[in-house]
Amino acid sequence: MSISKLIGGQRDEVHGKRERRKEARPGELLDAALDLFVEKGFAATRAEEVAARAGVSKGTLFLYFPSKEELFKAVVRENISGRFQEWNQEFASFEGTTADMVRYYMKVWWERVGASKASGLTKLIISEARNFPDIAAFYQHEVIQPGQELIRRILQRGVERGEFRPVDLDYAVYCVTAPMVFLMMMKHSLGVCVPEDYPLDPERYIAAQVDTLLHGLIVRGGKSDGAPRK
Amino acid sequence: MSISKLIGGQRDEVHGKRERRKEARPGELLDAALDLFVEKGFAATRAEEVAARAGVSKGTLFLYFPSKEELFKAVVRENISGRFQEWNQEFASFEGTTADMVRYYMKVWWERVGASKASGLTKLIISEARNFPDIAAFYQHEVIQPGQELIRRILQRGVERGEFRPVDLDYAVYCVTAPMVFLMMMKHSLGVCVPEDYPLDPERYIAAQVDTLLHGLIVRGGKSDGAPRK
Amino acid sequence: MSISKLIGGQRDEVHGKRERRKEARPGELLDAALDLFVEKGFAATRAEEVAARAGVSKGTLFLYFPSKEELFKAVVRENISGRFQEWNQEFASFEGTTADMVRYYMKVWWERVGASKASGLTKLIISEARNFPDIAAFYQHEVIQPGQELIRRILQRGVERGEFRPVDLDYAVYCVTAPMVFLMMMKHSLGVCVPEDYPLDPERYIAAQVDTLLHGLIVRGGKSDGAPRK
Amino acid sequence: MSISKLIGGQRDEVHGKRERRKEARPGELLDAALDLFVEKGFAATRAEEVAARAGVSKGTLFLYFPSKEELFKAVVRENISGRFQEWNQEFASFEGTTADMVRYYMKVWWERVGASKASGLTKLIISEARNFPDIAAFYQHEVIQPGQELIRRILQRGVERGEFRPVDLDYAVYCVTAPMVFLMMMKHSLGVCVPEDYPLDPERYIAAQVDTLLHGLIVRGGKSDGAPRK
DNA sequence: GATGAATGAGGATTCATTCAT
DNA sequence: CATGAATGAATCCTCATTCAT
Repeated sequence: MSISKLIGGQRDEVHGKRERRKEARPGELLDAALDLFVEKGFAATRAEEVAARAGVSKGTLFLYFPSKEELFKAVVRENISGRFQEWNQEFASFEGTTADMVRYYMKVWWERVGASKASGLTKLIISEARNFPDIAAFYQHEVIQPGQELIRRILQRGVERGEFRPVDLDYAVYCVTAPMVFLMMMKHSLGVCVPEDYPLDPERYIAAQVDTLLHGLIVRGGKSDGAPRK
Repeated sequence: MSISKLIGGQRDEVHGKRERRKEARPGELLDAALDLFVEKGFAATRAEEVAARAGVSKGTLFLYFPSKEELFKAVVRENISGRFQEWNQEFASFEGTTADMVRYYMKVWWERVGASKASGLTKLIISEARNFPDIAAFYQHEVIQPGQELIRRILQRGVERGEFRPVDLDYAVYCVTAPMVFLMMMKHSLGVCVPEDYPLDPERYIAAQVDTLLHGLIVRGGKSDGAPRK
Repeated sequence: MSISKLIGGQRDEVHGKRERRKEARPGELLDAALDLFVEKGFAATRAEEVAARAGVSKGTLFLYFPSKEELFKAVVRENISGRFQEWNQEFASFEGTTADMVRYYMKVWWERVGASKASGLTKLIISEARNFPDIAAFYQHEVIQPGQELIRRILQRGVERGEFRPVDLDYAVYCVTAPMVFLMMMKHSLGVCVPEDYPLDPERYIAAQVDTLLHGLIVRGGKSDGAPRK
Repeated sequence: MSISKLIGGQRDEVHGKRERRKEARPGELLDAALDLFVEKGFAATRAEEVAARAGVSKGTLFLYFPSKEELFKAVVRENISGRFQEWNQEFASFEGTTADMVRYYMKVWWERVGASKASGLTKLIISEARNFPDIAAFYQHEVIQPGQELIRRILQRGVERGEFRPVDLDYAVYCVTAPMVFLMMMKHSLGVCVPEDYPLDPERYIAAQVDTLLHGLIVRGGKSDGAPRK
């Protein structure tokens, strides 16, 4: 007996192929739309193209989303990760040095967000912010601000524990976010167009950023276990 | 003497007012186009709107630019600064510490590029790169690569003179460019949409970035005059 | 005995509930379609809406009617009353004055046709005549002409019996039909949109029309029992 | 020198053919739209068809009217005649019998409204009232109510001067409007589809209606000059 | 039979581009 | 040269109709 049968359970007996497809449609369309919006922008993406990439006809798209604009909003809604709660909990129970914490979060962020399709969302929203101010504000509140707050708490922990120099916390936050945003933008923009001239290796990029960042933050002659490593 | 004469510069002595106006047309159109392309993207910007903002009729736009796409390309061409030659020369003759050099260039960059309309060009190209790969490649070669090379030489100078730690130069470059690009993107994107929630003060932002960067680069216990200041 | 049995009529003894429902479908669809066509016109009425109002799915509609156009034709066919034979018989055996006859027929017409849903059909056909010329011609032959002929015979009877003035019979007919058609149009058109400004009371309207009509037709100083009454 | 030059004045020297056409466009489009809306209804009329009938392309239509719906409203606005003021003035100064007045107004109405394209507007609005309730209400206020009031005043004059029987004035009004509306509906509906079976001659129709109406209204044995003539 | 998901032809509307004035 | 009226290809979206379940 196939694994899918075990996982799928009885549902197969009740719903036919069509119905199973129906449930999958919105997701397939949102995936296709995310790809294309990221690639070409909202205005330059044709509804029919989205449908085609999702393997359905033009009309089907409008069966699930009342307009192209609603599709766009749904793409954003669908892809904003609510991961912050989880990450905030990890933060509370983290026991190592704050430098390790920074390294850990950068790594995790890259694996879970930066390297995934989700990073395209940031590029999309930054590119289209002026055309969708409400979406931009929404994203700001739901994603960016929680993210910045988490980072701020991490840096504050470092400062309070004497691991990091006392810095202008409100702006030091950007020393973490700027590299991340830059990487996401490149990955979905120039990085695609001129890969040969711009051979940006994400892992090495992040390593370099974290290295400089931590060297810049850590108290000189401070606790040895917090020292930047190679 | 009229104000327009002062603004127009020396050309006035040779040509009459009407002719001057005529010659100014393409520039006014390019300005208007840059603004609108930055604001709404290429596809969402209407040709008529560009013409209207430049104070001419729709037809006139096509008198100077054969198509909207050519207008776009002209906007890019017009705005890529050839400042690198000048800056490269300054680099050769710079006599202070490399840290001062970094501070100096960041300041100059902000004043001449970041704070000016030119920063919109970067936002524009990053947003539209996938739709105009050749423009993206062009910009990469004409602007980004020269910029990165200049930064690379600066960092190399620091390392060679023993002021900076030996770092992965190819990627350390991004520790300078990422904050700059991030700032330009915010200035023209989220920063416009949610200014109250995102009160990013450029001067303070740059100060924080440079501070952390230099702390992260400078050799511990190195030459005292190169130490990061605040 | 259940209510549905009473409504359904005798057929129940033979067929089960489900089957009865099934046989009722076309009728429910035709009813819904008549309502909607009258309300919004043929083109502006969506097939799905008709199905929804009839309590079935879109697909079912096309199970019974091969196309929206055929549905339209069926609506007309279904609702043209074959009451003329009956009325013609009544005419032959009517014994009172012709004025009474006019009063009687107007009353009966209003009760059986004007006040019923059937009046919507006239509004519908007059509104859509140009888009469905064959339907219009069909209606003309099956409903209007028989109706006019009946009216003509009534008026002729009045003239022949010396009750009515000798009038241009071919056109006097319209003195009866025009008020009826007008009332039907108002009932389904402006009367619905501006009821407060257009408080047309059908009974009073008909009374006024018949009153003027008969005063206008009846021979002055004629048989007293034929005189218009209040 | 041509007459048109004398009439047109200097304008010809200033404006070219194109400009003159531009001024004519809206009118040409409204004419075409009225024809088609009357013929096929709002929903069934394609914007392109309207444009084609006006001799322009699809796009041009939208240069003058922002949407098909606005075109519809403009058609109504354009064609509601403000003739009532003029007619009301005539009413005040009319010196003959009220019967002559009825005859006169019916004649004038037919010549100026009924026989003209304007009659199509009534058919259009009655057909589309349910889809455009605000237009229907507008028409009711601007056209129908003023019309009814004028008619009411005429009938009242007849009653007050002892020419007409005392009748239910509010509803007697419909004895005048119903025949007019009926004629307009037929002219644009069944009358077009089945002309051979429905050879409605407007003049004769109106004559018959007026004849019966006046016979029905005029006081028996009243002033001889008010007696219905034929 | 009944359903409703899917289709795609058709129609409204936009806008880059042309060209007569 | 400058204009802006006109065009029609391109695109969004609707809805009658089909058909697998």
